[in-house]
Amino acid sequence: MKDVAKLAGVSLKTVSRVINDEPSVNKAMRAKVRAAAAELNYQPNYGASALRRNDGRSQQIGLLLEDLSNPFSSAIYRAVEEVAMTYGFTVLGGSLEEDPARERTLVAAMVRHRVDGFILASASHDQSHLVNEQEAGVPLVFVDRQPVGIQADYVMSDSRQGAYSAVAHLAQHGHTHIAYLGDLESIVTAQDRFAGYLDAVADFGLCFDEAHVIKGLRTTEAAQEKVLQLLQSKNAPTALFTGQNLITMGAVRAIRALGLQKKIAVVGFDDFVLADMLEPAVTVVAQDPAAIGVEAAKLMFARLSGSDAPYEAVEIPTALIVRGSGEIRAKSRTK
Amino acid sequence: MKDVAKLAGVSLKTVSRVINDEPSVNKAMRAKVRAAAAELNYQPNYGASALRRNDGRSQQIGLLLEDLSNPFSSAIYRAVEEVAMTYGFTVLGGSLEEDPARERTLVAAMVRHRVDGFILASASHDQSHLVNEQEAGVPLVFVDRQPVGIQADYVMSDSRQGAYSAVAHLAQHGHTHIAYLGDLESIVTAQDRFAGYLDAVADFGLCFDEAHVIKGLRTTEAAQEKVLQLLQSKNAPTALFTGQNLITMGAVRAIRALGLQKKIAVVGFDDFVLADMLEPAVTVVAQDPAAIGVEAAKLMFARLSGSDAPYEAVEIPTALIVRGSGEIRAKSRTK
DNA sequence: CTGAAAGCGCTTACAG
DNA sequence: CTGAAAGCGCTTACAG
Repeated sequence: MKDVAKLAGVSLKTVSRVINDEPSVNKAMRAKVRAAAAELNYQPNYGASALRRNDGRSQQIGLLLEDLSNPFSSAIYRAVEEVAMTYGFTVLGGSLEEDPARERTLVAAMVRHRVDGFILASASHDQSHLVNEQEAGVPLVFVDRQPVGIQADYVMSDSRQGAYSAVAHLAQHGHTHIAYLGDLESIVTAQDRFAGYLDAVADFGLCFDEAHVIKGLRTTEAAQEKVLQLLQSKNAPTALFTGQNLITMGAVRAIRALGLQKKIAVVGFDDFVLADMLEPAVTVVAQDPAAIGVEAAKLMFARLSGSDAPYEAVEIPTALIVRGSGEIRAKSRTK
Repeated sequence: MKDVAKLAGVSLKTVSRVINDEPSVNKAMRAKVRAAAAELNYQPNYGASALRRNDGRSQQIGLLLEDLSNPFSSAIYRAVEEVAMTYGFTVLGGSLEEDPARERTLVAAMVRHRVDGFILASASHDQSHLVNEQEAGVPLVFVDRQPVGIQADYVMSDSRQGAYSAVAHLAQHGHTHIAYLGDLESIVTAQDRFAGYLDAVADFGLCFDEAHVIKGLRTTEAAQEKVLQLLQSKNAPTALFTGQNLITMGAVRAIRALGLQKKIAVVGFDDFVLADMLEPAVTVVAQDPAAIGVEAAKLMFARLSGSDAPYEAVEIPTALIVRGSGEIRAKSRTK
């Protein structure tokens, strides 16, 4: 900036005014400064600017998701990125992997970078450690996770209702023994999906069997193994409700390995690529991760614009997509 | 920091020393400072620190990929993130979408944040606009794209060899009329894959037909439509080589729509989830995006540690994965 | 081993 | 409409 000022023959302050598009600058001067800046390939230093500015904005937001290589997370990332770009903000991304220690590390790193806000799918059981940031004026928007121990905006799918509709769909096709295969119990949405399962069990008078409830599944491989065991057990279920996309894929693999794809019904929570091309095609309760990302980003930028409206809880509806695997009727129980 | 100093009853400089783990600090003093920092929940401001430091490091790297919601890109992101974390760096991510204007915008934004280095799959035909950054000491590592108009480290799959092996595999199963379906010609790896296709055409004496060469495919939908037309045309090919994962999925959809899945052979470049669960399962030339990300990050941190070794060109080998769709033998040409 | 002064690149608050 | 001085939070370069 000093060099630009020297080249243009003006003061530092004038360069600053031109860079920040302040109106009160003579046209000729503005042109001179712009020319000098272009010639020197000058790019303002946001860090230095943020240091002195009253609002101290760094023009970055932190985005902490479960795992950026999972399509659900990356669709959210992409949506947030798009909105952020229209505001001239960049996105600092991180994968939490359901590890609270990792969350602390990443949050601390981003705080040191003075991000202007956090959008996060927290991996912690309790997010009260973020109260300090919030009180310091850094807005928090939770996605795919309800805040616990702290008040904040959040955006998520209606998990309980979605799970209910999945299990109801199976019940309507004659199934009474429907297994639940879900993620870690520590994840609030997993709890909600299980609650939806239980709602349907009660409403439709389904048989509840402890052995048909399997939780804590994190990977396709783990789900595959558990479903293999389950389907080979004595009182095997005739239908499965799977609580997220990796579990659904693992279940499909296990069913296929046993050659039961025409017998065991499956409805999965969360859609995935090529679900419609499998045989049978997989019936799912689809989420809309892009909508979750967009809504979260909108809330974030509203807060950054100074909104002090009451915290919002945005529920993004889910949609049952009928494709085949969920419409297999219950005949006789296997074995 | 001022508050920490006051609370601990020491000078600013001493707090700075403790925060930066400089050895020459009295143990008791260090403990006092740490206690004060913890009590005030102090987090150092990287921006301010970078401003004054000799090396001016911001502890951030910019990672610009094609599209973070594509599994190929997101696997690279994830790998880079892991390596960066071990160095205490955060990652500023962006999606370029093969749009050079968008690349300029994102690069400029990251330069304003003074990222310490760029890892990028450039969308520009020519990357000489990055020379300024490079000369200013910001290392550049290219992934999945060869640098043009600039010298730098780069890491990519061996596209030409991989494509060759895919087409050779089809030729060995009796095909002489093999179509090429590829991405934008402006992408260097797409050019390489087409070159590999031509190599195999020449080596195996295959029939080369302009009508069987389709370029510029960016989405599953576009590929699906073109393959539908191609397979219904008069001189339809008996086999397809598809240049990236979205194209392969589009081709599989088109073939399925026409009921030709037992007749038309397919080998795709780049693996994708569930490729093994389709019927027939899809034979692919798999890339290793995680390895690409790790190697790129290693090169980046070597440069950031001051390495001035000659620029490296790392080629990550591809692997042909035989699953079924590529082993369908040529019988008679369709129609 | 510890500290007081200066300065990184920028904006603020003020004067002209 | 333009500029000179001070200061954001930190580290440097030096003195003790």
